[in-house]
Amino acid sequence: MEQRRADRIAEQLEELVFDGTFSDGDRLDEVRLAEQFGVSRTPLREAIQRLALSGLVELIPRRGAFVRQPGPVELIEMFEVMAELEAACGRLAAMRITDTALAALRDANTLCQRAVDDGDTDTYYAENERFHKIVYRSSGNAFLEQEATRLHKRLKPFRRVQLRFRGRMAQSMAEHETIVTALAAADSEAAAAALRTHVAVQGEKFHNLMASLRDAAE
Amino acid sequence: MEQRRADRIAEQLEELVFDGTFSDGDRLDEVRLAEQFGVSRTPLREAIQRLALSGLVELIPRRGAFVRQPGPVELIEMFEVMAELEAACGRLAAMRITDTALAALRDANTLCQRAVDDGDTDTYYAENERFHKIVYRSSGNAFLEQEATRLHKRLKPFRRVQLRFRGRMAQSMAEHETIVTALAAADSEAAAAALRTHVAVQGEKFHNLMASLRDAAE
DNA sequence: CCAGTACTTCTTGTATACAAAACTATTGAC
DNA sequence: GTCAATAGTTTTGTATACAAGAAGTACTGG
Repeated sequence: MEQRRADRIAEQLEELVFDGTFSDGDRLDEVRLAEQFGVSRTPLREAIQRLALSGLVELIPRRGAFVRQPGPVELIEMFEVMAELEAACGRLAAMRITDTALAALRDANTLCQRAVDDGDTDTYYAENERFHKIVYRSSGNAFLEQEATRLHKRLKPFRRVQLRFRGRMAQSMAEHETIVTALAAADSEAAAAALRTHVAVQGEKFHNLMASLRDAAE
Repeated sequence: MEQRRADRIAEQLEELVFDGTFSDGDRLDEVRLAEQFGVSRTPLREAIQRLALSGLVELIPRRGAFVRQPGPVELIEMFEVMAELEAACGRLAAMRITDTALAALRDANTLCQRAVDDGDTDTYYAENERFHKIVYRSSGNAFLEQEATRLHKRLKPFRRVQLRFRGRMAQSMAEHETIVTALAAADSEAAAAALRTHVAVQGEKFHNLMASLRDAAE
């Protein structure tokens, strides 16, 4: 029963941090949250510890747990690492990907294209996620897949914002094609480069991200 | 006082897992460890949770915490990710490394060379670690540095074994030179490739690792 | 003699109570 | 009037007590 409860609470707390109920710097009041969730402080503290380990909150001894949203610099750094992790997935996947996985990628891309045509951001977002998950899986390295998924999840709220900018979906879509082509050709270097470019926050994507951060702060 | 105690216990527990006091599959008995550390179960459970998050133990609900040493496959996978992370550090460091950091790398290499000449494994190990930490830092990406350091720490016990094989120190040393040369030339691709090769477990290194795992199992 | 079930015991998970530290507010002094 | 110090309150950290589930054992039936 323990893991279950602490896990559920951790998940819900995570959600509360992501959806903005708690802003950067807010203190997570143990007693308040405990009675809100209808549990005692013990499982709630365990949940908070988990959030701390995943970096969402900072634990200051004898002071409490404070929500710690990444600032611009940290965010850029995280996207840079995400780009390198995805590049690594691509490099390995180019050697190891199966025909069925390739077919699944092409399928996801078809649905992505349809979403672009319809201007359907939500569907695009979902299929895009599926696309990347398949790439992670196709690296043939379960540990890498796990690490990539972890960071992907962490960056979720910030990635979503990016898609709202004009023309981003179409560009992203074109990059997906390049990635699939490289993977199909078993070209490790090309696949790695394509994925790195696709994920990296550079040029106008950088300015878009900064702009969205500024908006979120208000 | 809390973080302090739980942190200390987590560290000591980690040590106990690393130095073989606990083997793969052993259950971490809360009450036994609690009285051994002279604390109650509460802080000890928090420490165990941390180990679980870092992957050293597996938490099975209502069953307890079990030491989870990586098997051969998982180990290979982790080294593969380490190689990619270090390659990423190299790629970025080639563009961002400072002259003082380059000098520090050369200094570490000098001490490494001396250790090779003396056949001093311990000193080599220490300087080798310093070398890699400088590379991480020189990536100019604090998040990447943190992630690389985390995995590096996790693989520590397995890396150490590797150095004991004949000729490994000399070969590793030569690779260090190649890395520094690439970084000094600001050649991102060369630096990435050199670091990837240096860390990757391939060829005879693979067989060495398998052999050492077999030894450890007995 | 073996297998299945019930019971006992041990262990985990959760709540609560207690201690220590930090923050706050109030009072007094300069 | 402002600053500082102290007392009180709030909150974290830890211990302990209690509840529930799992595992092992013993007993009974086939």
